[in-house]
Amino acid sequence: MRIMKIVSWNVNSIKARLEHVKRYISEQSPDIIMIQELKGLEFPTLEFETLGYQSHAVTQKAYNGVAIISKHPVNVISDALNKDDEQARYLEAEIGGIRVINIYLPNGNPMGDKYDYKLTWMERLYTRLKELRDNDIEFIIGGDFNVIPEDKDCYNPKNWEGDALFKLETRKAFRAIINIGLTDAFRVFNTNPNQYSFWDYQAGAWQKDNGIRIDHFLLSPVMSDKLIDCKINKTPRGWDKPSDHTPIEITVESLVNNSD
DNA sequence: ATGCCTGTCTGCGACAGA
Repeated sequence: MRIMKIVSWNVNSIKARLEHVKRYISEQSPDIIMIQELKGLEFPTLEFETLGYQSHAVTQKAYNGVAIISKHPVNVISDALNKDDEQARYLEAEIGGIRVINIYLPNGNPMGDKYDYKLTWMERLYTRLKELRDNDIEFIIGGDFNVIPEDKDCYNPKNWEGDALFKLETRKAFRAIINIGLTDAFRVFNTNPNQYSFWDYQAGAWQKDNGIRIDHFLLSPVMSDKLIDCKINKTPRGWDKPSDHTPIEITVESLVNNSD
């Protein structure tokens, strides 16, 4: 049975973090990396081709952007939740018989138009994932969800009251998605509080371990049966000039047994 | 109470991030 290592990482600019991603690939050799916040129109496809990876990117100028970098052939299914969506935040593909979805869910701060956009985006995501479930399409969705699911996923819940990442309405929308039958892969293996994937650049948040868990992998039922491990890899957050996020990694058995 | 830090843009500070 073939084992796949799949990673999600918000790199906060692929231009600024290219060497970090290349170092991560050479050290970890994952099958698939889903990255978020590319922050530019250009994507360095050739840099990853040299390392034996093909990549598919959805980009826009200065903001957002998601990409899938893969050792295995990628069949792109969709590059947006809505075909008229101007923000580059969604990429759905099929790789080795698995539907793989990479998202950069809107931050939603401050309250107002930005938060309304976040909630609408979450409703659209719910609709899409429900559609996949109704059609028995097994999938793995990973990315920067910009959602702190529970109190134990942040350093001090009081500090996050009223924030778009933690508001009750946000968490309810996240639970509605989970409740179509998905598994939060990280929590299968680690139920401890204070396990984070993001630490702010400011006020020594990393040094104080003042973080939040907002990068997630959610798995459909059959894929959760195939789940072998899920870890947050804190090492890249400690590198020089790091992203403020660190990679979350899952290991799954593939649905198909082939040599791709 | 506020800013703290980092990145992009055609900039010479604003905006976004979370």
